[in-house]
Amino acid sequence: MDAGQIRQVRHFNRAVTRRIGVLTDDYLGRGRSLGEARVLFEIGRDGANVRDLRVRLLLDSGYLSRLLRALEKQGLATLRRADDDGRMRRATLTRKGLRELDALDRRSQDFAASLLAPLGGPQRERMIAAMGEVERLMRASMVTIDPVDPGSADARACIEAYFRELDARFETGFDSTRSTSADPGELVPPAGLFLIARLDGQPVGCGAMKVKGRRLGEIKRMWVAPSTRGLGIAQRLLAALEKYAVEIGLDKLQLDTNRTLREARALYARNGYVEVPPYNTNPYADHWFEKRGLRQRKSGRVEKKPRRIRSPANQSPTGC
Amino acid sequence: MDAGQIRQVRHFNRAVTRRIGVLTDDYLGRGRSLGEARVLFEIGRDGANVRDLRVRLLLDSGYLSRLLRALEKQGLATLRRADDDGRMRRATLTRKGLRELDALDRRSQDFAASLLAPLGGPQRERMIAAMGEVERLMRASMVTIDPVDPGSADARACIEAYFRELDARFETGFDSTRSTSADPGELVPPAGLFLIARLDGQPVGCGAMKVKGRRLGEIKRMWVAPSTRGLGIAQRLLAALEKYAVEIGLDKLQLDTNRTLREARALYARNGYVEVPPYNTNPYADHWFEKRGLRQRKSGRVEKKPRRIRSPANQSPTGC
DNA sequence: TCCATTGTCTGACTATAGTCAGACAATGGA
DNA sequence: TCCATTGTCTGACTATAGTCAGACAATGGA
Repeated sequence: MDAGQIRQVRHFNRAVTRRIGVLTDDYLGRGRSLGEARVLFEIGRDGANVRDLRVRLLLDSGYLSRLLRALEKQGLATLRRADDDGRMRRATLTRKGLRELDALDRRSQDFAASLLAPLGGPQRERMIAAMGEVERLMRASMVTIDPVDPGSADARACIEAYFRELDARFETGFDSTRSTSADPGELVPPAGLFLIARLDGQPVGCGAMKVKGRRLGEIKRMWVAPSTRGLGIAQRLLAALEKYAVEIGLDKLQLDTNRTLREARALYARNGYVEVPPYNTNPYADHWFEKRGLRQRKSGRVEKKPRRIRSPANQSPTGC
Repeated sequence: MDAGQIRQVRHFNRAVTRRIGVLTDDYLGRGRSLGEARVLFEIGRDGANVRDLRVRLLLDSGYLSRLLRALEKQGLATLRRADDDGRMRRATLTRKGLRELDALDRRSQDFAASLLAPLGGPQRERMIAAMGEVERLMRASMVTIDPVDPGSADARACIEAYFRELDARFETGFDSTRSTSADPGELVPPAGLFLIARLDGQPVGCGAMKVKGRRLGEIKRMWVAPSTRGLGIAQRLLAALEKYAVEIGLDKLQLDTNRTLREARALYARNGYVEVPPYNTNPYADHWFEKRGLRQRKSGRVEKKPRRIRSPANQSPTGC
């Protein structure tokens, strides 16, 4: 990443926070503190348990309690015991509270509209497209990749989703018991590695590697949730697996894949995997790949720590 | 603008403020209040007059005075009388203050880098491009268009820049005294109209119309500053002139232009102006255009008030 | 039945970000 | 020389957003 890119991001941050800061201050503020507005929004049309409000808004329980009391005093919300657990309290908006929520919603919509209104049709469409892109990529940059126990709930959820998808996509369907094995025990160091990708705490992808010899490993279980494809998550999973393989001294990685998984084949080809003759009898495999000389090459792409770049530029601190 | 577009903008606002909010809170906060950090940034490497700080940061003079005192007490800034005006005070950063500014700068840069770091090369480039696009279009949406006295300083600055540009672009150069007239007096209602486009208070474009008959007007002085081209400003100026023309009962608009001004010709063609035989002897004109039936057509594009769209969606108030 | 845990609330704080009136000094034309 | 204006500062406030310890009630296994 170069200094010009960093500069663009800082400019963007500044421009956007300036413009959107107006929203928080002027639009939503109107006579109500931001804290109260946030709680009102979060209670929403269906009501919410106080506990959930606390978690979602990351508020101190004492502070939240007082904000709720303030809403109650203004006749915007009511609190009663939750039906299922007497310790919990459930907040619901009164009719007046709902009207207030409508008003907030409208102001927020007006603000969004005011950003688009001065633009012409073509500019407006470009704006929408660019905003969508930034949003998607910001989400992508929030995806974390970590090794987990393949027996954990998150890992099992990914594997099940993976199998379900294979079953749907393979012409013959998919039965995991007929496929080549990869028991959870095989995917824990030193026998292997299981990585999970998460977004906002939710699992959105996985990838595993199984050690098959002193220098040889096999890539398994590469899967990314449909909702988060196109964000480069599979690429990051693969890079992380390769990095680990190099660390434990492997030199060659192999994998098999089904003809219906085109994206996967493209990913492997892009990363220097070459097609080889079948090395197993997996009935679901149509293509076999391997990548040699892992330790020689500066493996494809490794995640780096952000580099610090000094610049004499003087930047405003609000969103720089 | 449709409901889907509004929804995209709101999603964007929420996603971006969440992510960038982290910056303001965590990155820049570190042991110093946001207010102090902002003042430190704004004083900058060259120092600044207190008065300018007040204007640029929109701070109450009492509040700013206290913030400066706090910085002084921490040994980060010094204050002394301004050389040129004994009422004003000039703030400069001490060596320690400069080090602090470096640290803030670095944190801000790290934050920008942390947004890009998890992305792969292609994603990173797409992010930069999309951010640039959003920023440009947000700037575009902040451009205001207002009628002004063509004799005002801003108007004169635009006209001079316009003449300078014509002089540079025309093969023969440009001498305003040889061109067809448009004295300031002719561009004030009811004889005409002079519009100015401004961004952050700075003039960035102009456009004028001269009434030539009961039903006929002529477009003059269409110019947009090079730094803000491609934002649809000329389109908006033209639409605003046409709207005014319709309001005062004109039915036909004419204009002439030089062959070197290709963008202008494209703009007019796009807006329904058709080329006609010369209607004057302006030595700098190579093309003559007119648009008839202004009052019949729902003139090209008119700026509308944002429409309110109700939706049951429940949205978080922080950047929605 | 006991008791650790969970969820909520209250009281007592603090820091930040401001607002407003009025004092005071310097300035720059009339 | 006068005096309105400009720029800064001080004192006296306020609202918001929070933190933290401890009280209390309900829950759900051991």
